[in-house]
Amino acid sequence: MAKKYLITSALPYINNIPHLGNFIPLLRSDIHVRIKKLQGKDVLYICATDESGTRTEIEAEKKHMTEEQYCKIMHKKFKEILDWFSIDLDYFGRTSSKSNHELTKEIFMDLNKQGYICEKEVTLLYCPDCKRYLPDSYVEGTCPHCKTPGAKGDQCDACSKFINPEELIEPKCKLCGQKPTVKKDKHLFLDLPKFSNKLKKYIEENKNFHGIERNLPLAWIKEGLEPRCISRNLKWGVKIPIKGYEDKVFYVWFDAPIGYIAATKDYCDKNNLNYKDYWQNKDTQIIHFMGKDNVPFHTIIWPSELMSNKKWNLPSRIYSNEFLNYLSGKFSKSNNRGVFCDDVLKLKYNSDTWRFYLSSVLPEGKDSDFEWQEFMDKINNELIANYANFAYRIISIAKRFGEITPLTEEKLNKSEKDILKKIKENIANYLNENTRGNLKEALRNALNVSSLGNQYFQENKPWELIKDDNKKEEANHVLWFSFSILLNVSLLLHPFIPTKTKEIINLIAPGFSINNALKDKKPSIINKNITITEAKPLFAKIEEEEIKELKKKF
RNA sequence: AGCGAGGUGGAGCAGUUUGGAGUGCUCGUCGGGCUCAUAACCCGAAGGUCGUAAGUUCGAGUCUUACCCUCGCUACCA
Repeated sequence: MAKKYLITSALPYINNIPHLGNFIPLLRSDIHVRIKKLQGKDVLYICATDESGTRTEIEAEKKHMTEEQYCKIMHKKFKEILDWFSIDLDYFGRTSSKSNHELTKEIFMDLNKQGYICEKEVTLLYCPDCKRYLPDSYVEGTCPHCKTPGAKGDQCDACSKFINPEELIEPKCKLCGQKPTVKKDKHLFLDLPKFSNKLKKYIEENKNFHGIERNLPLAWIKEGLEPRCISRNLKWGVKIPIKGYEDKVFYVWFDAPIGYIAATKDYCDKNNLNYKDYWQNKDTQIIHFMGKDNVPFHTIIWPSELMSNKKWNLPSRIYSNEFLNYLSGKFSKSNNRGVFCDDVLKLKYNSDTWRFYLSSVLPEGKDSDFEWQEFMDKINNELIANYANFAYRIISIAKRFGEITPLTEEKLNKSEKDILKKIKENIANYLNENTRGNLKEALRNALNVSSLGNQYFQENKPWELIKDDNKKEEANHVLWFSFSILLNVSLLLHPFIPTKTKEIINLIAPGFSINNALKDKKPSIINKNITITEAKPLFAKIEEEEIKELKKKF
């Protein structure tokens, strides 16, 4: 059976409209999937909204809705955003789905049967007024160390010391301001120490785990894992299917990654496929994209859950990204700081523009910053000047020239053969960088090809050739080869800016199949007549004035 | 505080796995060319004691140690 790939992007939390930083794993995974499709690989691309948790109950209550109603509305908003950005998911599921509830219970029961679940008594804060158990971050009070008021239940912002919420002076419920009481309750724990050896072996033996994805879990294991609490005193979520836990649900992070399997199952059920071909067939590779904050969950807790039963495939590769910050600080909805995905939909720039800019500043090796000036520079000086201008100058001349007839590879002269050779090298590097998770470099390789195109165009001066009736044939040759270069750049850029490149490919090579185009890792040449009747710029340049406005607005 | 990641011309990044002359890329700057194209394109040049200090080595951006700075995690935010 041919190798399959199941690719996921970290499940966005239903309560937070993603900002551009949260959007990075979605963009990277989408590009990665599209590049794999160019290679003709069998890929399934899955994501879902993560809908459990205390915040969902609180947000729904604030809006006077049931959790179900609230999540449905929010899920639709997320879907609109993903569609707008051309995030080409095969399926966008929900962790509140029936399939996720069933699979979560199934995996839990397997873990429990094998003795991987233990029970412990824990001390919790309870707000009698809200009738709700309070997570640490929902409790506020005076820091016992530095006496600063307004310290949260987990850490004091002023002295940055950790706080045991019971030690807070004058603790208050963040929701109603009343004083919470201390309660003891029994909870379930995933007995992580029992997985230490298996996890260590799994990570050490998997050569695809690099950097943080390897060192962080190995460091945690070396220090000694602790059991992780997986139950919560909430109503909304996956019910715990054992006696004595009827009033509790699973911790979001227990059922969230199972959402990857559930979404796969929902997709497969609708398309006459079997989800086990993805999750239990050893020929399938599971690949997860996420932000760096998510790495402990995906390298320790999630594989442990899957080790409940030998049948599940473990993640074979993890691509984590650093953070994209806003003007050297954090994005923050509550402080109204930064650009959020729903803002982007209201601005005048199309999704390709945003995708290109974000692709060119992907935080792959270290944190990077969103900067408006840089947004303008990258779009004007790289996307437009390099690629869009190349396309526009050929199209403009071709329109004046008339019908272009294709030639065959034997007609190529030495410099043209050299260009094809260089394109081939760029394709090889592009694919290699994609596999290594360096999409910013892959983009660079794509743009190298349009630089080759601009050079070729400059040297061969088709604008002179078309004026000379004796040089019609030569003009045809140069234009045809220029278009062939343009086809190759457009293919390589397609995963990054899918909309505009598709238009160009349809214009210059109608019927050309984008999927599989790089299967042989070879450049493509155009083999049909090309007639251009209209020429217009691909993107509008961004003006200084616009940037000034945006800087004021955000 | 502990653990993890990062610090490389004016800006942004590769390069560190396996040590071999500061090597490379994009943007910006400066000089020249071109006039098909959205002041776009092409050619050339300048610009760096690789966070700091010490060490190993014939040789360190790369290995070791200490320190400084940025970010993440530290187990009930998700």
